[in-house]
Amino acid sequence: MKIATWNINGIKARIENVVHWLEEAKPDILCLQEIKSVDEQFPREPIEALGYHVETHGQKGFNGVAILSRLPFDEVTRGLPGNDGDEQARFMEGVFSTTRGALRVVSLYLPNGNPVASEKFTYKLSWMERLERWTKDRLKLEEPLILAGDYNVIPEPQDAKNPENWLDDALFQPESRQAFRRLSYLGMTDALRAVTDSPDTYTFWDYQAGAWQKNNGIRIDHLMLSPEAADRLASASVHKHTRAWEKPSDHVPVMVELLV
DNA sequence: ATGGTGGGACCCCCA
Repeated sequence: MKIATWNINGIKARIENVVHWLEEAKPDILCLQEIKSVDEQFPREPIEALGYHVETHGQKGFNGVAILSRLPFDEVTRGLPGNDGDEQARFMEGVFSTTRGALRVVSLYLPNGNPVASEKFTYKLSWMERLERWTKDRLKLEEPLILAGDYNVIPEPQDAKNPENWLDDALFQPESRQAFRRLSYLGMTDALRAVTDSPDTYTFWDYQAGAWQKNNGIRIDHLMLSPEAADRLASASVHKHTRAWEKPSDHVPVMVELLV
């Protein structure tokens, strides 16, 4: 069972790349972030033609997440609980049936939070608190659960080519890193970090200042696994080559394989 | 280097 996450920075601009990568990597489930589309305008036909079910949680212009799956959805839930006034589309959960029981997969797009001295950063931290509460509750089910997405958090200095350049950035604030670490304390496993101690596992390279050419990247796209999912983890990989494609996203796919 | 690049909506915002 192959499960992947990819921030595509606009589905309409990226549909050809997404179709190409689905054909190449053949994930069973792909979580997308920053679809930047309302549900009605998401180009589902070319994806359904490849045999995928498509569920979206979009909004106009910004944000938006989706889950593409070869397995049919048993349930879909949209939105992260804990703030009824939050209208940003950043979280959805799909539930699937496998031969070994239920599998829960979340596609999440965590707030960027910059600049640090603004309400955007407090929104980021409160969103992370809500995520922690939601995760704590779901872990009681003792099921395989995968929280996949763009966390907008650089967990450790080794997750950036130039960590000193990120000291004033919301992605590398102590509070952001602590909140990410708290997911580990709950029992969630950072899948990519669990299978490699390589420092060069970046998942994002800025469009600006030749970041890709200099390999000036950061690791901010993560798959966090519940104990029941981590027990079945076989491999994790970063599909870095897609960053060199025509019209690339600034993020690349990250994929795990579970023995299910 | 107060720029640089890119997507999407609209005459500016977000990353």
